[in-house]
Amino acid sequence: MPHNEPASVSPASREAQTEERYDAQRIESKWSALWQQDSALYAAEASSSKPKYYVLEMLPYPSGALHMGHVRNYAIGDALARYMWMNGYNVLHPMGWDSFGLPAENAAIQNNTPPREWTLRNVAAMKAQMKRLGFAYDWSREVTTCLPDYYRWNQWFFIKLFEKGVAYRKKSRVNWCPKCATVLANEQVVNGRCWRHEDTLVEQRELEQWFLRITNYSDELLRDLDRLPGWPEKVRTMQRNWIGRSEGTLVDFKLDGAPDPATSSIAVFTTRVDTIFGATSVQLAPQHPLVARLTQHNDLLRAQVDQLIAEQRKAREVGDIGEIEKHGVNTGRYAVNPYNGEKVPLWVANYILMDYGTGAIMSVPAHDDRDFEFAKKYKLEVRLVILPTVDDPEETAVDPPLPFTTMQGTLVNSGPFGGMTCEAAIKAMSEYAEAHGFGKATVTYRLKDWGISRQRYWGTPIPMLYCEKDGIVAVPEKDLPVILPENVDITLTGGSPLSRVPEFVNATCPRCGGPARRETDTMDTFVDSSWYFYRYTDAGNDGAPFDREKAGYWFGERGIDQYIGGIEHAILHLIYSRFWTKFMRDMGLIKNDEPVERLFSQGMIIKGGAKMSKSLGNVVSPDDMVERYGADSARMYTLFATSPDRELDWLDEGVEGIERFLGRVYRFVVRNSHPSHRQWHDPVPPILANGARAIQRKLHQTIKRVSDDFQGRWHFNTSIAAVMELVNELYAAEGPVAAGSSAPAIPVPLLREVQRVLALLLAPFAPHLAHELWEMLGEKGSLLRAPWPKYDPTLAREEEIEIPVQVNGKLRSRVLVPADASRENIEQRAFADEKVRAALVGKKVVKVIFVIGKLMNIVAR
RNA sequence: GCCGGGAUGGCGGAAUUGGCAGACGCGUUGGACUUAGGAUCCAAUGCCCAAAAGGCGUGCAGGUUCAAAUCCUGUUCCCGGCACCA
Repeated sequence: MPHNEPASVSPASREAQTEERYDAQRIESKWSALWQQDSALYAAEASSSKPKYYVLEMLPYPSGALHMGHVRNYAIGDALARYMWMNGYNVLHPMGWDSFGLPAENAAIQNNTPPREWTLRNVAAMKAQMKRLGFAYDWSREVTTCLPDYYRWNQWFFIKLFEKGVAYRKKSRVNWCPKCATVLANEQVVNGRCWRHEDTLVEQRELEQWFLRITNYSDELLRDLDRLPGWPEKVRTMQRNWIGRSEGTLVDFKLDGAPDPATSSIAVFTTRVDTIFGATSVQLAPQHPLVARLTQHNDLLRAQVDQLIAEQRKAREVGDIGEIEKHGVNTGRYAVNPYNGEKVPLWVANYILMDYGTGAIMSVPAHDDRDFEFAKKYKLEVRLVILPTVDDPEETAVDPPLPFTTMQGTLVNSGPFGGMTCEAAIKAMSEYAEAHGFGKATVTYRLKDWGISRQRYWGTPIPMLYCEKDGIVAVPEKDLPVILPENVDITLTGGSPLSRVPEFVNATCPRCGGPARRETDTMDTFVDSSWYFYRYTDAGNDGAPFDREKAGYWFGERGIDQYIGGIEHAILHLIYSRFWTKFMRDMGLIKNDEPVERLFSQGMIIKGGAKMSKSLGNVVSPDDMVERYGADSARMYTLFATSPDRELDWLDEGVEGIERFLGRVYRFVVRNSHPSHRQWHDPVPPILANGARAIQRKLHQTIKRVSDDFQGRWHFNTSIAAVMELVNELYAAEGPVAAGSSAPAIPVPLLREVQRVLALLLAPFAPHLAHELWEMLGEKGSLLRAPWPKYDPTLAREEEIEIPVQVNGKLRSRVLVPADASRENIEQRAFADEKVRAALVGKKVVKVIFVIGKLMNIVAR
């Protein structure tokens, strides 16, 4: 085993005496200060011949302090932004604050600090943290959503939405979180619980609220998911599920014996109208309006239905609605199947949901699992109407196991439709229903309109007025913004805090000049984040939300080039944003159909196998990490520990490892960047001694590996590993130098190139240190705009390669050959190899597999 | 139940197209330097075997192939999403 002899004067001792240690704090505060002075450094260029690149990280809520998840998110975006700058792009890399919302109100109540003050203080603190971490944001475009210069445009948009009929007011059953004391959108309810309060069940309340008709775009939102190959499949699937498109048929059953034919219709939605001749009952949701009528004079039935409602609620509490036992009540009435005039019993059941389809179903026990279970329990008739088509005649048809639910079959006992395949029957029967006026083919969605009214203070006031004479009237554009008043008592509960501010509530109707009452609800904060990234393109504009040309330049045809954020917004923020973009496109404000071309969801950070939480005491604070190891190390560790899309299990020792590595780089440059070297501008000599050639080769291989990771998979863990390998090789080459030899082991021109490239390759990951190295090397000009190094395939090429030799697939030996060695040459050497010969004793070579440049495998028996 | 993702040393992970399993880092062990070392530098480190030779080894069981972490079939477990969706 070859190894280096211990040197008489080792690098170790020399370093201890003459070299400074890597002092991240000193280096980072120096560069931080310089960057603060040069605010234009990271600014996107107003006009440019360069290609544009818009890279964006999801803006944070100003909770008071960054957490490690933020650092990881921003470290990814910052690395990419810096890489793109160095590759000659005009980069837009902005940051802002999603600063309306409940926590500010809760904190205000707890600490007796007004929400605005609390929020802006947090913004300042977190901005300082971001600067300390060295993220390269264009702060001239900062957006703070709770300030009137931003939220006035929420109001402006709301009026546009209202004018187009996309914003509307209706009374309906809505989700109410008692802890938030406000209404929630469907998207903010998870398993029947509040998204912010996992322990709190959402209640249903009948309220009049403002909604946005996101369902206008249901189909487009679904269809365009196929045009987003740059999005994670997971997110697209989640949105598809959420939109929940379902093709089926509406069929009207008549209530038998109803006095008034107009109100006797029971609309049923089914995806399997082909099975309708097998319907042996109709089931209503307990909240169905018809149930209310039927129970009006029937206290017993009313009590039974109430029981069903209670069971549904219970199931939601458990959070596993699929496990609840099915219960039903026979109303004693009948519904008439319009296809055959048959009377079937009308039931109310606890497994029918009022908020999907029509809240009523036809029950076909023979061909639906749930209906089958229900029918067995209540001894309802099971009638087979589909005969399965099975390839194997043994298994066919005679006695299929019920329920039989697939589409592979033909209809029986189905009147004129008998003999049709399921697929054909669905089409024919839908057309038949339409022709006879009792139904039609239809599409239902799970997606519901977006309820945006919030009965809270800290949000955008909805710019609407209620006039006794003129009804609902929008605030005229010239009167915007409707300013959110300060000094509002938010500690009282019950209703919107703004409703207790007479100066706010009392207004004048712009139409008739008479008295009007102002809307006192505020907007869901997801309105703020639905379009904020357009505002970055023109943040100072006070005549419009943004200039069309500027937004057009940065969004182009396809939107933000790269958006990076957590998976928790897969549905909420990202579906609202898509909706908003489509609305703005229809208004003619923008040309792009989608806001984001490429989306990246970074993985969560955990520690000790669990999500970081105060109660577990495993929270890692960015401030703490920066103080102990420096910003560069903390950032770089989040990129090195694993690939960005995976879950990251935090390990403090891992950060130490990065700090150690950065120290190695720093010390290498300190002792090898003698000012006298700077006069060397010679090109690297074409022919290098063995050791130097090895370093040159490694250098170019490293450039390739780092560049490839940026271009492709974003596996920065392997990019950083590649740079580490290079540095390890430099240290190995240095070893003998220290032993007193005066000639440098690495020729100065190559040494200078290596050091320059090190600074360039580290710039996206450890910007402070990279800038320090750049300066130490006497380089002029900003590292940020220095061109990314090019790799030369000729220089990266190996002159000699080791070919593994297998016998019957098992590695037996390796032969070292010139890279261009012929197959014959390699085979000759391989068969001469002792180990190979030993493995071939008593065997006959059948054939030799030869993979150029990779390996050879001798097949022998 | 349905739809995703995953399982590789003591740990985080690497292996980009089927071609040397374990790069890089952590940890551990040994050494150098030292008044000292929790600094730094060097080396070793998948498992079995005293060592060599050899064997075994990518959740599990099979299969395809000269060759499988990678492809196929079946299966277990873990994580995430959706869920009486008619």
